[in-house]
Amino acid sequence: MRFSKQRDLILNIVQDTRTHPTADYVYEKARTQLPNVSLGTVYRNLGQLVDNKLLKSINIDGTIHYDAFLDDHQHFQCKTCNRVFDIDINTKDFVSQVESKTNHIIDRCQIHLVGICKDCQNN
Amino acid sequence: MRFSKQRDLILNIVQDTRTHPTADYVYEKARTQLPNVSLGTVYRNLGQLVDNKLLKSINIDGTIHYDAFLDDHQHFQCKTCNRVFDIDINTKDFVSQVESKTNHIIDRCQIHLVGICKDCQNN
DNA sequence: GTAACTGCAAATCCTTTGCTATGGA
DNA sequence: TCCATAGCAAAGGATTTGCAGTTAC
Repeated sequence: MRFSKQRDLILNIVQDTRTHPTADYVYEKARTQLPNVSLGTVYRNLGQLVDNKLLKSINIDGTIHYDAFLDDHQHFQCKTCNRVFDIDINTKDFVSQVESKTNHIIDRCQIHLVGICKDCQNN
Repeated sequence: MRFSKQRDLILNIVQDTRTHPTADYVYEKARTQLPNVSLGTVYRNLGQLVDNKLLKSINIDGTIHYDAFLDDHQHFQCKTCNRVFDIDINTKDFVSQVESKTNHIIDRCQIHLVGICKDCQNN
């Protein structure tokens, strides 16, 4: 991967955004600093950054969101405020349980929890 | 919901297809029996059937798949043959563990496992 | 110099919607 | 009769792609 200021900016934006931004969000943010950047470039670079394991992508309601937090973790989405929270919970036991029960080899475990967040319960 | 032969056929197709069909798959299958059925009708009916809890929908790589197996269960996708297997595993303990750790209320838990299935390991 | 990258626009894929006509209760 | 539903076609949103020009190495 060759350096480009566009890719550098895009990576920084995702790293600075804790709310799991979409390509479109990144595009709007990038435009404030690099007005001529194109949406195609944003998509291409996000894809490359995922391929090179500098970012992760998650699918929320059919739209791809990006995440710079690379440690193994899961997501909780609040159906009231729509925010997506990181859930730091160990899935190893769960995964090995499924592996021995099914005889499939599992190398990725994505858990998507939906409910009402702590904050929204109080409002 | 009023009866229609289109909806009846669409529901039957999903119930008879264990491989988590997409709208397009259902459409092609439906056309063999009802050549004039339209893709819009298929989408509308699948949506209604989900709303009325006669079907479930799952998102796999950004595309919606339908599932007539309504009991609580999870999915395993083989990255070699791309088939999606049902995984019958209890998530209650896992969910309550997350609830007490985070104080969020969880009412849906979707787990998507990816790996190599039993069959593909032998080939 | 050259291959990777850009911006732009058009294309593509999946899904939804507006419309008028039809058909089930 | 009346309203849900159908078929058709056009619109929609998200993402990808083709191309000609530009830039990092």
